[in-house]
Amino acid sequence: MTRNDLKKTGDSRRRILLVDCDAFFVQVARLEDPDGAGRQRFLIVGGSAAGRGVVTSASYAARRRGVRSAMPTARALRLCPEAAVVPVPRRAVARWSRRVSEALRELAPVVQPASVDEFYLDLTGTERLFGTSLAKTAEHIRRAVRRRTGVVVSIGGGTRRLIAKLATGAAKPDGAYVVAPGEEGAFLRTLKLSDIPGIGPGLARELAAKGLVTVESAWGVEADWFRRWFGERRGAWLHRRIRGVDDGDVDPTPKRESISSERTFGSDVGDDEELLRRLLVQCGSVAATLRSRSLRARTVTTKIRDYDFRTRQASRTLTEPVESDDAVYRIAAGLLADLRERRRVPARLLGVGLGGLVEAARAASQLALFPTGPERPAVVRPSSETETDRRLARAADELRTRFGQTALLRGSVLDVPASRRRRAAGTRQDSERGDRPDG
DNA sequence: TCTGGGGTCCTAGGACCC
DNA sequence: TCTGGGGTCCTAGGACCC
Repeated sequence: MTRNDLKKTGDSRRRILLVDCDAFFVQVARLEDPDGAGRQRFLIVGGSAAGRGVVTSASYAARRRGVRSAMPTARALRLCPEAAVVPVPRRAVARWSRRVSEALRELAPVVQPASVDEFYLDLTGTERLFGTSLAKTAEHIRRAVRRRTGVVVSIGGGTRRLIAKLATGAAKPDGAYVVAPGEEGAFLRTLKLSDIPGIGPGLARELAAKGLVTVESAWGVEADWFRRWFGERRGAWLHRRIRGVDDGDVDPTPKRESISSERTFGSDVGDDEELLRRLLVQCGSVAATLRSRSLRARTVTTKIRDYDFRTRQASRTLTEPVESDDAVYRIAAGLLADLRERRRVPARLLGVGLGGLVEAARAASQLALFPTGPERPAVVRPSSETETDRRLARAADELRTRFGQTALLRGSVLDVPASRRRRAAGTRQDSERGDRPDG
């Protein structure tokens, strides 16, 4: 039987581990600043936007005071006044995450990063290699990761990803827990329904309304009932989920589906030009990420959160994918104009997203099949991106890599001719050459 | 208490095509 | 000319996860 056959049948011989870094953002903050954050027992990571932040991660001591992630920092400080608050060390988190990932790749044949602090390992068929039980292997890997990187991880294990994931709950902190084949049911029945990933606050409330709070209480409910309550697909999914069944394989090369950037302002912004200035910066940022991964995007989304927390978004899909700051900004600005036209109130957040990602090389070869020549009408659509746009963007990337991020600051929106600004930048008509934000 | 930022996935309606 | 069904794509919104 091949590894693939085992995966398909959910065979009891499958050996899956989930490696989860304990309070990862707190660990990283401490590793990066041992004399500062490293000495704080009560440590909160988060609270980026002035006065509007939330907790991203809290030390275990702070958690014992009731501090939780996603909680407004102000409230967390009321619960735990002696806590130190440090900003989210994004770059360092990415760096330490890569270190853990690299260490794991030397320890296991198939590694899938599931988030910055979680990695699935498929050890199916490695019994002879490791010559021991999955629990012992997990403990071996835990120690090895700590020795090689200094990062403390917990590991859950089982015959499926979902079981391994749930087992990490029992493993934390700083431990390992493996659910033996055949023991899945007994293990699951010790849990609450809301412990199951995918059953969030909303679904948990719906289930509770039917008297279902624990896995035990839902265990005997037939699939038919779930389908009747929650619809064909969702009901069937829920029934499987409660039994710990997932259909996911450990995929070492998951495809990225989207790239986005969003910012909550220190205080609300009501001015259209100020919003455009901020949008320009964010477009530059997502487009640079896009190019650094050799991708192009077909769908651009602009997102706005109004002062009253109402969140709205608009998106547009192009026939040909784009990668330049200019193209992304032109489309995003047009979408922002649409959103602002519908409701012009102060905004607390602005975001840009890129979806429909395709490999740049593939997009280019597709394009080559339909060359823009005299045989093709020379219509420049608002969405279209020229080779010049792309060359300029890549040249700017090059300069930034060589001379630093601030080597090249974009011209501001104020360079845009006033006529164009009045049209709220980038609505569908104003795309003639020579009427560009810059060149 | 007053709500971050990076993502994934699902739904539902409408357009469009066969 | 009218009618129906299915598939796919696009868009907006929302739930959920870390």
